[in-house]
Order: sequence, then C-alpha cells, then structure tokens
Amino acid sequence: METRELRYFVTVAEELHFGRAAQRLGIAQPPLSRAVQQLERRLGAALLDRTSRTVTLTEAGAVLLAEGRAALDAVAAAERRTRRAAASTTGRPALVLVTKAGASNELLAKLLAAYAAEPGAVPVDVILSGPAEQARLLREGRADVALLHRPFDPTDGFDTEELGTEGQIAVLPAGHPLTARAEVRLADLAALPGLPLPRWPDPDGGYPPGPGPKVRDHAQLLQLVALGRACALSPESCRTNLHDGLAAVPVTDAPPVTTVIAWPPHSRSRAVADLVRTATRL
Amino acid sequence: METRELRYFVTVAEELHFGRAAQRLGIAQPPLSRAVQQLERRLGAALLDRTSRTVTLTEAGAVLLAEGRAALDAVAAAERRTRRAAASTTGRPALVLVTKAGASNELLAKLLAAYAAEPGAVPVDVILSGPAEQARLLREGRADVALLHRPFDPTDGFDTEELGTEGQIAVLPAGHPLTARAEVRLADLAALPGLPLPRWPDPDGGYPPGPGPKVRDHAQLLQLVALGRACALSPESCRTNLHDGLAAVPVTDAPPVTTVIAWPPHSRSRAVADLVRTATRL
DNA sequence: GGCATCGATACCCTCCGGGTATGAATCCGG
DNA sequence: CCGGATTCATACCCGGAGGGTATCGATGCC
Repeated sequence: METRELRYFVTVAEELHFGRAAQRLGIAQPPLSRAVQQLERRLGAALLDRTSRTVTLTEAGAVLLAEGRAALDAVAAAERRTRRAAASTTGRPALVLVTKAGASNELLAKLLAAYAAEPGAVPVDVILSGPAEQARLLREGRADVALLHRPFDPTDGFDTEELGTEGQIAVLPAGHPLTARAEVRLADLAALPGLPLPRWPDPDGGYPPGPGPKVRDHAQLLQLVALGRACALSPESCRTNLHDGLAAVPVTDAPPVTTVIAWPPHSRSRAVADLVRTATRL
Repeated sequence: METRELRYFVTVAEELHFGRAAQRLGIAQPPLSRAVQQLERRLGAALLDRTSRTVTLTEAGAVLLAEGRAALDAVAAAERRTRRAAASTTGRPALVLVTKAGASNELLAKLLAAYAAEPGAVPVDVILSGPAEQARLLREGRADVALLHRPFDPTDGFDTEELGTEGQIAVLPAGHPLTARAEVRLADLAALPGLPLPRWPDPDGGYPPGPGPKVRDHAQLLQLVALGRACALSPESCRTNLHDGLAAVPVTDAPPVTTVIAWPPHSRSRAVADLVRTATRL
C-alpha cells in the first residue's frame, strides 16, 4: 500500500464526498475514484458504500481510516525527524519539548537547567501548546518530548516516565465566597452557579457539547476565571503563576495529577535519552 | 514520502549494499540507486555515505532507518487489520492473542474462559510465539493483543494494563544439587558450572554474543534444561508445566515479573476493549 | 598494474497516475 | 411525473515516473 493511496482514502473517508476530497487533494475526481477502487480491489475489501448520492464508511473502512491516519502520521514523523536530524548535523542540533502553557513551570525550569548542565547537552526549544495538540506534535515528529499530565492527557503509544504527582486546586475569581474556605470538594465546584468548568478541545479539534466556555490553553482559562466566567481545576503547581484577580483553594477529593515525560518509541536520539534520564533524577 | 521509497531505503540501509538490496527487492540496482538519490534530494539530506567500495549510514540515515521501519510497520498493520476487519464481517470475526509459549498458562486459561462468557464475545485465536516476535506481531497487525512480561519484554508504543506480579523460579535439571535448597539467589545461578543461562533472540532476530545455548521458545528452553545443558529463570507460574526431569527452586533476589496485557494504540475494536476489560477484572 | 567489485550514469520503454468528456443513478422542485 | 442538478463511475488520452540493459568510473586487492 502506497502512502498516496492511503492519503487519498483517508481524505475521502473524512469528507465522505469524492468531489470535495479531490479538491482538497488538488486532483480531479475521476482519478480519485479510480485510486480508491484500486485500493479496494487490492485489499479485497469494500471500504466505502457508495450510492450515486451518498458515501458511507464500511466496517473495514472505519478500521483503515483509524489505522491509516496513524500510519500516515508515522510516515510524516519519519520524514520530519530525518530532516531535523540532518539539519542538526549542519547547524546546531535542537531538541523540541512541548508542554501545556502554564503547567508544571517550576518542574520545567528545573529540568531545563539540570539538562543544560549535562555534558553533551543540546539547545532545547520549548513549545507551549494546548493540551490537545501535544500528542499530535509528538506523533508527527514536530516535537521530541512532551510533559503530559495523567490522567488527562492520553499517553497512547508513547514511552513515558513518571516525574511526580501533585494534588489539584480550584482556581476561582478573587473574592468568590468559596475562597474563604480552607478546602473544597468536587461537589462544591459542580454546584457553582454561573461558574462552569471550561471545555477543552478533542484530539480532532472539536469541542464536546455542554455548558462552559471553550478554551485552548491555560492563559485563556485563567483570564476567563478572572472575568468570573468559569472556574477551573488545576495542578497545585499552577499556584505560582496565579496573578491578580485569581484565588486558589485545594480540592480534597480531586484525582491526583501525575506529570510524565513522554517521547515516541523508536527514538534513537541520545539527546532525548539524556533529557529523560535527567528528568527522572530530579 | 512514498512507502516504496521508504522500503527501498530501509532495505539498502539494512544491507549497506545496493546490489544485494536490489536483489532482495526484486529490482535492478540502477533504479534503486536513483530512487535513494531522489529521496535524499527531496529530503535535502544525505542518508548514506557511499564510496565506490562501501556504504555507511549518516546520522540522518540512522534516524530514517529507525523511524522508517516503524512507519512501514504501521502501514503494514493498517493493511492487515483492514483485511481482517473485512474478513470478519463476512466470516466469523476472530481476535488474535499472542503470548509466549509456556508462560502464564493459568492466567491465559482464566482470561479466555472469562472473556468467552462475556456477551458479544468473539472467537479468540491464540498464537504462541517466542518472546522476540510478540512486539513485531502486534506492530504488524498480525495480532490484536499480547500478554507480555515486564521487565523482559519491551512495551514500547503499546497501551498496557497490569494483570499481576509474580516471583521467579530457577528451573534446573532434576537431581541437581541446588534443587535440595529451599531457595537460591541469582549469584548461585551465575556461578553454576556448565549450566549457563540461555540466550534469547534480539528483536531483529540475531543473538547476543556470549555462552549459553540459543533458544527461541520456552519448550526448547525446558528441553535444554532437562538435558542438563542450561538452567533457566522463569516466572513462578511456569511451575505448573514442568514435567519429568525438571525441578524448580524459588529465586529470592530475582526481579518480580509483571504480566501485562498489551494492545496497539488507535485500536477501535470493541472486541479488544472487551477482552482488556475482562482481563483487568480477573 | 591489471582485475574484480560496486555505485553512478545514459538511454530506452512501458505502464501508471492524472486530465477531460461523458454516462448512469438518484434526489428534488414544480 | 418529468426535467434538471448532483454525484460517482466509465472511457479515453497523454506525459512522466519507474524499471530494465549497457556501460562508465572509482576503488581496493592480488
């Protein structure tokens, strides 16, 4: 199976429309139809049920959509990492670390400092992303390591090492009645009128239904809290970057958050290995 | 990047010889040289250093070899799983579980029985493989789930759930002096004259250097022990399938073995999810 | 220094992937 | 119930990418 065929099929499966898919791919519709037919013949499996009006995925098609995306990601990652490896021999090599904006700042600072002191350390670029993008960045080879927070972030398919566990705090607008309490419970937060928990994007970029404002990163979130439009549940370490207008209260019954360092398997990079080793020694 | 190019490059990188690689690929040497050159141009990176006598990998080439293998595995897995999904709608669907021959037999039997009793259970094919092949079978889509034993088997890139932990026993020829002891230590085993620990194959099929006979599965291993040519370190649960000529002694300072159930990420199969859930409830 | 080995180059040819034009089926509005 | 719009499939053509053979150039070895 060639990646071109896979790309074609995945696009059609996403659009469920040959015309639009062809447009997205920058080719005409007939060759696209043919390519998908050919793929089906070679696989000996129907991937799409088509009438002249509608296209739907078969069981096998759904499998190939999920698996094919993963495979295309792997190919893209191979390409990107190779390019980076090549660039790193000519210029200065750089390691890309991705973490959620506003989370684990202290840990990150300590890690970067400790790693920089290692012999053979390499410049580290830090990307601050929203939580949904981290996995994608790692999978696509745009990043080498990530700091993730279990159980919130998916660690599917990565190698991980635990770095530490912490409790969670409720972040509230300063002056809110609950901020007078020494500690609160999850039920207290759920019952807050007018202060819903925000919604985070899915891995595919959409948002789950429900009340609560949509947020993409921690800064947005804190701003919304300060504005009195939401409340938030965050790891304790966020306390250090709460500014005016925000207050925090420990939540006793929230699940603890584990910070893990994650990297793609098959990574043969000494820099990644060094960074991970440094991290586990903190 | 097309999978054909990747396959070509990976083959050359493995052989470090264009002629042999071309032969393995079933094409002539000149098109292969061209294809690799073209890939290098497109990536803007030298992958191989070639003199007219020898070929060696560059830094970037080593990266692409590792990443490219993973990507090719992912593509192959997508293809195989799609074929299986298609076959499963026409015939009876089957789940393929792979485990090491001769390990965790009780656990496996309990798991299969419990799963079969679930509503919506599907026939399960069991593959007994040598340890080195399990990861490959999962990665290539030939199997859906595996029972692995940490810390011996790599769990890189899979999702896992722990099923249980057990100690290890030394398996010795019946009548060996040590079998009189109630327990032994690792150092006792290392010092045994004429009874080396066997060597297991690497993921790539080769064997590490050293003394000790080469083995591919547990049955071979036990036979060698019975013949007095080796001793072995095995999880306790193996005790149930020791036959005549073999004796077991607990090893007090051996690292405990954790049995985990592992499956590829992105698995959208209900059957896999059911089986895993059943397993964690045992 | 001649020879063998091995990758690169030159050149040719086939077939595959892409384009345009059009057909066939289905849905919809009148 | 009929014509037009929509959408996927088919028919046909063309250019170029990919594969083959012949050969060159470089390098190590006896």
